[in-house]
Amino acid sequence: MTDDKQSTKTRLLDAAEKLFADNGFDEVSVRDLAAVADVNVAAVNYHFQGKENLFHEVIRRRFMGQKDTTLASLAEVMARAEERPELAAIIRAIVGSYLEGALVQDGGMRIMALITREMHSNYNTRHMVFFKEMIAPIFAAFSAAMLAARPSLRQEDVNWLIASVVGQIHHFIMRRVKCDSLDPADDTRSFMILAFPVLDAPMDEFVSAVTDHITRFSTAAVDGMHPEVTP
Amino acid sequence: MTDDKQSTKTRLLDAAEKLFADNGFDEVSVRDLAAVADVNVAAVNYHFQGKENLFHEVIRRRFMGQKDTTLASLAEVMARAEERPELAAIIRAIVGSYLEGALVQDGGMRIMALITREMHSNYNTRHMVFFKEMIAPIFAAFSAAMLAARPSLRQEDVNWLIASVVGQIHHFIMRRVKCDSLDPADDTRSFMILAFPVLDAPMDEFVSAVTDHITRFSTAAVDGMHPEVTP
DNA sequence: GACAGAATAAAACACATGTTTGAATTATGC
DNA sequence: GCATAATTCAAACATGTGTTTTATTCTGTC
Repeated sequence: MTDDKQSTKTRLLDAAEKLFADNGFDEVSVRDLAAVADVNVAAVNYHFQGKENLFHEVIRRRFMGQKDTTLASLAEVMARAEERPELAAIIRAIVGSYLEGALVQDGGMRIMALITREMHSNYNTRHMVFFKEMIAPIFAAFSAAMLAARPSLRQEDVNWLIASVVGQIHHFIMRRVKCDSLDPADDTRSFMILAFPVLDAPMDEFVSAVTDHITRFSTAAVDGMHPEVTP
Repeated sequence: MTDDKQSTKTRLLDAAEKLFADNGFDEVSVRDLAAVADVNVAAVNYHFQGKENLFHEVIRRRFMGQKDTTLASLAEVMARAEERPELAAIIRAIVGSYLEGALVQDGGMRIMALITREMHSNYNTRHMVFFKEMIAPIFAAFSAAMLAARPSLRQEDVNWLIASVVGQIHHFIMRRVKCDSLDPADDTRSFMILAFPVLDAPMDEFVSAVTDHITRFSTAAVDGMHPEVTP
């Protein structure tokens, strides 16, 4: 099990990452994986112990680091705060670092979309690991941060607010990925871009535009729903 | 082709609706459908012309009506408006009538989630019909309504706002369906309900709570981002 | 009651799937 | 340089898929 670069194992992981992200778990066959990675079909079961395990490795490799950077980014905001952390900064930290997973490499956004889909799909509980290892910690940190920023909020309020923020993040990721996956000549794609030109912009522009919008939208919403009482 | 009640055809449609909604298109086999509907496997291809067509019929039967009620509900708000329609009423009409699709019958929410998933999944462009026949008209009406309510908004602003609203709707639907599909003893489910007790409430309570939250959240956001200039 | 056409049924078809096998090849340690 | 382990490979395996075929039963009409 020497982890040489470009070994069969890593080639398989790379191919799996791209294929799974583009097509989803069920839609990719072991033979597809083997063909793209240029390895034998048996390699999947030899190096990982089945297709499902390979999938989990793909996720672990890319997504767990993401969790850490998100938490770190949030922690930094909290540390820099004088008395009360700023609500907009908190939301921006969460949204931004989540979306920036899309920028780390080509296809990063597809990976984020893959996770989103797998979490949303209620077909199988088999990939539920993400939820516990990944979502729960971020949720807890996000929640604590918002309570610190707005002490008058009840926990229940915070949960509603977070849900609204997360829903927006997911939606914009899905839109982008869907748009990217369509043929440039497809008129559904044209329709989407006409309504949302930023879907066709370079990924970094998209990320910053979306981050900005969600932050401003959500901050305004919180301010409107729960006006801050200045002490 | 006599459309008797309880005919093979309708039994197949009913079984398909439930199975597809619970498990998704690819996860349901023709043999599953036949078994639940208590018909022969060949019936799927005899009455519909293949599994995919059956799926489309399921959607058409349930979702196209939904589109009409949503548009009607929005039209009513616009007609009742004195000078400018009220923003909150518009948002409530859209969100409410979309979510109320969950109440029309047992499993209605699952159908909504099914549509959401199929639209989100970029694996195949094969179910794209929904987008053109269903989403586009609602989007256009929603957009026009918001412009009427806030004439100072640019079309681009409206598109962003709508995306934020739709993202929230999808997210709450997904949460509820995911929660419902989990075993009552599952601790992920417990975790979700702890943070969001309404996920465990009766469906009508859930729908009204979510409708209320999204409406207030989004209205506050729009008001905060684009303060209305009183004439 | 006989007969066409629609509906159902059991079986088979053709193919794709994840996984396993067992031999051939390559790498490793001494 | 050789024995031993690790890896690769082609082939086969077992199973599940959507669909088609062919025969049989049901149904309505004259």
